[in-house]
Parts: sequence; C-alpha cells; structure tokens
Amino acid sequence: MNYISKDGDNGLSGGGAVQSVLEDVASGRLYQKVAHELAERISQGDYPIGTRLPAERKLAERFNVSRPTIREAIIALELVGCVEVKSGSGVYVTSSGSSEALAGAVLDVGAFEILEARLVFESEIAAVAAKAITDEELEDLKVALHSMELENTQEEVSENADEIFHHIIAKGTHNEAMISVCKHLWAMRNQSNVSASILDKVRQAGSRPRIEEHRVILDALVARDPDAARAAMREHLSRVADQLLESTEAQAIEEAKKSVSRERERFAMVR
Amino acid sequence: MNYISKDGDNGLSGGGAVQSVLEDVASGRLYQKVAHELAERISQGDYPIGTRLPAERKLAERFNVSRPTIREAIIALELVGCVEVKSGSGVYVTSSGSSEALAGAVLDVGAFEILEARLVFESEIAAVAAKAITDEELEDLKVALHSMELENTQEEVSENADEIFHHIIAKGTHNEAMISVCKHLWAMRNQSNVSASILDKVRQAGSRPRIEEHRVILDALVARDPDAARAAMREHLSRVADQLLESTEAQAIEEAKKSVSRERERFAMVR
DNA sequence: ACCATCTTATTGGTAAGGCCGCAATTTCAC
DNA sequence: GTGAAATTGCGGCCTTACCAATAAGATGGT
Repeated sequence: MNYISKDGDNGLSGGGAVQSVLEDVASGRLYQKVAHELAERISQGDYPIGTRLPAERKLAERFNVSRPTIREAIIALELVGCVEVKSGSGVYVTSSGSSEALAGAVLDVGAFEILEARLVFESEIAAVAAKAITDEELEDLKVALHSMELENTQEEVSENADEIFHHIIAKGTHNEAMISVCKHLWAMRNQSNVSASILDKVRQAGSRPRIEEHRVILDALVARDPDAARAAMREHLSRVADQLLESTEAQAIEEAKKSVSRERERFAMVR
Repeated sequence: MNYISKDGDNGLSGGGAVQSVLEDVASGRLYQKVAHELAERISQGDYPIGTRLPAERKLAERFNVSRPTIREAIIALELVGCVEVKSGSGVYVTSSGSSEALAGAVLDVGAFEILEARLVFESEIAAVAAKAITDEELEDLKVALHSMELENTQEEVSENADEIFHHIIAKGTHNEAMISVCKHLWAMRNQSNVSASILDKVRQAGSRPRIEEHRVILDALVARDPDAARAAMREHLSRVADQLLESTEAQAIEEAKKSVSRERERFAMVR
C-alpha cells in the first residue's frame, strides 16, 4: 500500500491538495493503517523478532507520515503486545504472533463488502448453530427478539438487540473460532464509517420486517433445521443489503451511481 | 495532579480490567498515566457510558499535558475498547469494562474448532472467489502450488506456501471483509499451541495428497465453478481434519480420548 | 587496561497551526 | 409558518518544528 500522494503536500504551507491518503481509503484513522501495515511487515518477517525497528523518524519518512502518527501506530502495536519500546534505545519486536491478529484486524471496509461477508458467513454459522444450539440459548434468542420488538415500539433504538441476536446464534455453534469470526465481522461493521451514517436510516426504515425475518431464523433454529436456518439468514441479510442499496442510492444518487451499480452487480453474484 | 514530575510515580493503584491492560506505569510513558487516569474516571462514573468526553484541548488543559499526549491516551483507550471516537463529533464512552478488548484478540482456540471454522468459511470463500478471481491471481496460485511441490521434494518445509495459497484465494474474492476473516482464521491457527506441536506431523504425513487436493481446488477456480471450488475446498480441509484426528489420537491416546471422540462427533455434523 | 566524559542516535514530550467533517443554528425562500 | 439551504462553531486529525531526557557507544586521559 502506498501512502504517497502526488506531491509532498503538507497541510500547512504552499501545497493546496489535501493531506494525502484520503483518496485511497476514505477517512480511516491514519495510525491504524500504519499500524496495520507495520504489523504485516512484522508477521511477514521483514522485521524479525528481537530486532529493532527503524527509528521513528525513519519510519515516518518511509511511510510518508508525520512522526506523531508513527508514534501512535507504535503505541497501538505496543498495546497489542507485539512490540516493546525502550526509551532512548529503540522499539523492539517481541512477538509476531499477536501482530498477525492486528494484521487481520479491522481497518476500514466498505459496508457492502461487510454485508456480503456476513451474508456468506453468518448463513453458515446459522446452519451450524441449528445443530448445536442449546435450549438455553434458544431462550436467550427469544428474549433478544422480544427486546427488539420493544425497541421497535419505542423510538429508543439502541441497536444492541440486533447484534446480541446474531451473537447468540454464533455462540450457538459452540465453536470459539466461529464466534470470533462473528465478533470480527461486527467489529468491522461497527467501525465502518459508512455504516455509521447510513445504517441507522436503513434500520429505522425497515425495522418492522426485520423482526419478522429474525423470527423466521429463530423458528428454523428451534426446529434444528440447518438448511432452513441458512436460508432464513440469507434472506434476512439479503433484504438488509437491498435496503442499504436503496438508501445508498437515495443518499448519493449522483456521485456514487456507478459505484453502486457495480456493487449491486457484484452482490447479485453471491446472493 | 501533576504528571510532569518524573519521580512523581503517583500511586494510581486501583483499577479494573481496563487498567490491567494498560500496563501499570513503571515504564513511565506519559500517555499511559493519562489513559490510566482517564479509564479510572470512566469506570468510576465521572464520564458515564454514552456521554461524550471533553474535547482534546480541554482534556489537555485539565491534565496539564499536550494534545498529542491526550490523543495517544485516547488511542490506548480506543484499542482497549472502552471508548469510541467519531471524527468531527467527539469521543464517546462505550463501556467501562474492556470485555470487548479481547473480541478481536486471538485467544487460544482448539485446533479442531479452527479447522471446523475453516472448513465452513474457506469453502464459501472459494465459492465466491471462483466468480471473482482474476487471471493474475490464478497465475499466483499456480506459482504457490509449484512452490508447494518444491517444498515437498525438499525436506525444507517452510509451511508458507500453504498459507499463501489460501490467502490468494481469499484475495480472489476481492472482498476486504472476507480477506480479513481469512487472515483472522490463520492468525488463530498460527497461534494455537496445539497446532504448533501437532500440525507439523500432520503436514509431513500427508503432504503428497495435499498437493493433489490443492490442484483440484485450483482447477475448480480456473473453471470458475463455485460449486466445484466449494466442494474441493471442503474435501481438502476434511482430509486435513481427518489426519489431524488420527494424529491426535496417536499422540494423546490416553488422556484426551473422550475429548477427541466428542470433537469427532461434532465434526461429523458439519462435514 | 580502566574509567570518566563527550557525542550521537533515539525516544519522550510540547507547541502552534491548517484542514476537514459534523451538527446545530440561522437564514431565506415559499 | 414551515421546510430547506447556508453559515458558523466545535472537535478531531494530521502536520511541522522545537526542545528535553535517556541509552549506548566513541573518545581520550590516566
């Protein structure tokens, strides 16, 4: 990935063009991208364990970002535990293992991509859960569904019930890896800047049908029918995606028209 | 309270999960102290959940530190997951407990669970990739397959070719979310302590058939046949899982017998 | 050879400033 | 009066520049 913009523009002096980057990936935080890239280099072996990373200023130069940004990225890596910084000496690689965690970590992803992934993965999760879910978890699902209904009547939409509902299903697989993937998907969703702005409207627009779709999913799980559960989840997320497409079109009818139609086309393939 | 005194070492004792992650001061980085203090205020209720924190500049003033330092502290809190920052709006308290912190983190997961998840998810990834993969990526896959063959003849097994092969397929979906999930799965796999010890033997035992299985996957992708790709990937990972089961039984025939049979049973359901 | 000192490389922290997004408020047209 | 568009303030984001403190090696005197 390249952070370089056309020229050495800086926000300050002469250069008018904005501070780089934001063309490539819209408004992710810069330190995250740098940390991400750095983690990938580490886990890839460019910076072996025990070695010292280049100096902050060198890194800043190599990534074409400022030193504070590099500092922030290093702090992120430090908190993840794959790097240790010794004051006055340098920053040393301690473990490439946890760097992979961050390498695969969030980063800004398009809302449609996330939805497409959820459509594919969560459907399978539902199918697996249909065969493994316990009665208690089904009970929890009913509670979650009920609180979704409450949210619907009240104007107080906390958005949590939906997430909880899907999380319980993932938990119903009794497979930590699948649960982790589910969390990962929702973490991406919750961080995505697109979804933040648009998803609210989408949810408000179609909150009634959503309840019914969730109920269908629940029924399939109660029946322990994997195929029905997969189909119900697919149907649900397909409808959410459709609504997102509509909303997106309504919102950015001019600018993103081409992009939308492209995404729609892509989406049709997996649907 | 003043953070400038270097020897000051203010107690800052108490603390919950959040503080433990933000390792205790010792190393004397200023942002850690600030993050620590901030986390304490949050969990203590000074900044209730959902509310907005004071602006960077205000906080800098209140803590007698500079704005970059406040930014760093906020990043730490953000990574721990107890705060969410919305660009242009402010930074909001999300949860005083950092249970979400481990959400993205890779905690140890059983090898079978990971394999089961890969079986389910990577098969779907292969199916999606079959419709979206480019010719260049197919070329890359051929190269990866070739280097796997080389690894097979030599005794020098670097194990990388396998991972690269699967990564390229994920990349072939052209969906960042799916790529991220794939990375996430492999990160779990690579960190799992079970796999570290056993997977080597498994791979050595069945490295020859593996090549053939990968070739079948590649052929399906070349043919752009989603169903064939999914089936081939499922077949491949099923065999890997079988071999892992055998190896596990051979290794820990006494102690883990029950556990294994339980896992086998579980595994049969999704297979 | 040994030790104290100087130099250098590196991180730690600060200050000020421009840019851009968000949201509330105001203004203006209907 | 009401709804939509422009303005304005706030707030975070990233940058440049500068100075302080520390660690580790080089230097030089004994």
